[in-house]
Amino acid sequence: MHVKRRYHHGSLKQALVDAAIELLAEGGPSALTLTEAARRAGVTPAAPYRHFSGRDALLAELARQGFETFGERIEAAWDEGRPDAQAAMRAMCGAYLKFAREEPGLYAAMFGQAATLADPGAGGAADHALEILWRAVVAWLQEAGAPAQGARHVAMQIWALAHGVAMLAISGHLDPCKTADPALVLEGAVQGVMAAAGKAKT
Amino acid sequence: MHVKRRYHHGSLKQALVDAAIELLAEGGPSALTLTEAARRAGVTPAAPYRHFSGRDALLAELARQGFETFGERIEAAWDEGRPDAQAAMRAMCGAYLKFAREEPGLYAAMFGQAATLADPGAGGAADHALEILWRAVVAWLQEAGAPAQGARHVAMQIWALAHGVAMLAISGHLDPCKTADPALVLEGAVQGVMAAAGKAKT
DNA sequence: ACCTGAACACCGTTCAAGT
DNA sequence: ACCTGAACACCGTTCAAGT
Repeated sequence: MHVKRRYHHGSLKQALVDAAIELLAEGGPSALTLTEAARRAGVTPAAPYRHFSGRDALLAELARQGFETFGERIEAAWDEGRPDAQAAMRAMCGAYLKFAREEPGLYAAMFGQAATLADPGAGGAADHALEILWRAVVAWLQEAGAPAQGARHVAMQIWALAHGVAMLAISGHLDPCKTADPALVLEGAVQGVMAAAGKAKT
Repeated sequence: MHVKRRYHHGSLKQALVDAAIELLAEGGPSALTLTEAARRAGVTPAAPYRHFSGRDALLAELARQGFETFGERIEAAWDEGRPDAQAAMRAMCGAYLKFAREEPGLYAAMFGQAATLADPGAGGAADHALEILWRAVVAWLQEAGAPAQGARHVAMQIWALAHGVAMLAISGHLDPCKTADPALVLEGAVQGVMAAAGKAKT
């Protein structure tokens, strides 16, 4: 099933990234080992250093690709709910939590410490995801007849809300409240924030 | 300056915890090493295993003590703002972000993966912190003349909000919006959520 | 240009042995 | 009961050497 092994792998860089995503999904951030990723790619532990300056660089590339697919999912959910801004926002929230739940390791890598700050590519991908959220907020506010001024601030609030719910759900802190479905917690709060934003400007 | 070294340290467990908190503050979660903590406590790398079953157990104890002081800070802020529920809530939010900003490593350990789920003590301390927040929400709703039903749900929303803002601030994702002061983002959103909660029940 | 082989420092963990 | 000493497996990283 495996392709003919040449001395030169040919696409080692992406093979390492794919293996790393697997490891992240299987055992969380601590399971992400450069050595194990190399082993799964069929090379020695020293080989990755031709493509990444170290473990942190692999993590940054992981975060970049994570933000990329994350942005695509969010954007797809937004398009799906249009032109009803409220329905689109609800779909986005659902897609957000779905991504975090299905890829907790990747999500943690994306937001883990300064991994994204170091890599400009990852930072750009993250900014792009935020842009999508920002446009959604603007559309909602316009639909509600409220001026879009301060929409970025509101977008930040909603992002923090989604991030907080996602992280608490991943770490299991949301479970004690058995009645607390993450999606409901998020949607309810988003409604509140948006209502307040609309009224404050009217 | 160091006490007379006996063969039996006497209070090694707490010494390890203190050293671990230092390491967390200095270099983040990845810098927390059982071996280095032992070194700072003046014992060999094997000594900690008489007090902790492993690195994860030390992390759980760290989370427990972190939640304990965290709960105290939150409660103190609440008492400070009383009897004005809104002012008390604002003080709590400020104390929340202050703790996360001053002890980012400890905060990360408290909410990192399943560290708290494993240890019942840490889970209890976390629940206690949530209780304080819950009582604050109830008081605010009562003051606003709204029934306190669903207050736990609202408390969860506010916790998620505070957690999200704190995490985004720590990881540097809040910086791109230069105008976004974490405290302002949090306060504004809390206002919105509380206003919506008050009106939904009236 | 890309990868192997061997090496070093370091960490988590175990266990027999010391006090 | 508590700690040391020695040991093992494992990982990150480097570098000279191979293709």
